[in-house]
Amino acid sequence: MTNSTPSIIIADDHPLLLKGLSDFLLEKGFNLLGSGKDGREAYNLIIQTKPDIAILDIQMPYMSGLEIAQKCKGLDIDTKIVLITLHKEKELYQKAQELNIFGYILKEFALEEIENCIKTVTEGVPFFSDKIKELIGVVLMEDSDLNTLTPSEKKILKLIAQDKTNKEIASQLFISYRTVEKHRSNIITKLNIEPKTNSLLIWAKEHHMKLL
Amino acid sequence: MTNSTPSIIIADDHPLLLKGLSDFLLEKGFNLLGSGKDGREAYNLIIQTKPDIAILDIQMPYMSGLEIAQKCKGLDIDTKIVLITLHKEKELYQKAQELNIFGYILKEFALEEIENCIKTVTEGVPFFSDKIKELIGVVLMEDSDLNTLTPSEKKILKLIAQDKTNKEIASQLFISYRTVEKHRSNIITKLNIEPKTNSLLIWAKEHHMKLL
DNA sequence: TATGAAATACGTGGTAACACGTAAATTTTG
DNA sequence: CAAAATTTACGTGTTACCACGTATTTCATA
Repeated sequence: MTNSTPSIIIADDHPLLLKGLSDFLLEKGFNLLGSGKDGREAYNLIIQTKPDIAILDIQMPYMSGLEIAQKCKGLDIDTKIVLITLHKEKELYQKAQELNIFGYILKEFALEEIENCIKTVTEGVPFFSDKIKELIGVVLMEDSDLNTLTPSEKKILKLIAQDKTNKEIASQLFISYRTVEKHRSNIITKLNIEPKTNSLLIWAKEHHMKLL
Repeated sequence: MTNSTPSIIIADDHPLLLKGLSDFLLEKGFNLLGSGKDGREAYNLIIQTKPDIAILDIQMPYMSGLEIAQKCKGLDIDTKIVLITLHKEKELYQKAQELNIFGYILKEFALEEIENCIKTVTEGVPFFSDKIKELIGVVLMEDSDLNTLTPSEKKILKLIAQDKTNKEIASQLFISYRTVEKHRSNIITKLNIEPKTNSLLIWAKEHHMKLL
């Protein structure tokens, strides 16, 4: 790896944000090779320019930042991917590590952190926003809970989050509604959900993201 | 009102977005008087500089764009307020009009629309993003439903959205839980909610924004 | 193949939510 | 003040959710 200023591409589907990030990097003298407004553009840019670093929004049309990371993992591209997002999506932290993602920044803190991040990542050291790190403890706890669920239990949990009743779930999965109830009961036990009516529905809705 | 280029202040709590917007306006030759990173700064800027136009994010620390609009309405400031937001918050359209808000733009389309918006608003004509307009029909329908609710019913709906059970609501409001049940029943009837278990909880959670 | 995990299903009992009705007290409003 | 709207409250019954237990079948895998 060279010690000169790293080559960078960026992608974000919000024009204003893209402009802000682009201007900032140019002002700071980084070697910005290009920018894209969606996942496809970002992916093509990476393929064509093979940048040292790709700073990608997570939520973009056509392809998410995570999907791009996944595709790149298969190829022989050693572009380091940094995700940048508006949301503190705790559940993404784990996935990010699986996919060789080198950084994770919140848009709210981007200006202060982006330089540090680029420097750190250039040296091959992963950089994760402190605000994200704060959540890791929680994440591991919650995710370990989620991972104790069996496939069927997860399937049912998803359907619960989609406002299905036990009977609807039962007929949809061709099983007895009593079975569904048993699964519910088991899920509640495993997840240590507070003993209130509808608490499972509430939980499912609040953690809807994770179930996708 | 002068015909020269209008004076503008902007505020957004996302540094990148703020930078993008700021750079864009400067490049386009607008008279940018200042920018703020939260509601307080934005409000002070408006008081001090009395700009023609204030472009404000809706969600900001200390004070939201809407709250600023509300405060300004009382004062003798004829700054035209344009809201800019990430979310297609249908329910805000109505409030926006009550508060003399002159524009509403989605961040996704800001670059294309921001110039038109400023021009239009400068001429004293309100500007609303087309994407928002598409939603107006739906809004009016849904809001009319919401407005048939009595104050007590709304209060209870809020508490339902906060995961309270009937008994909890009852003890919190010092009324019988039967009364709460009656209110629930009436709410369901008024809102034409589908006859499913928990449908009211689901509705309350989905329309949580409107209830604030 | 044997063991265990997972999925399936039922019994029983309790609580919460909801429908639909009645009715009195209170507040708002013309 | 009188009429209308709102809030309060209860009766009765149905359905859904949840707890806790038992028990059989299926399936992966050690």
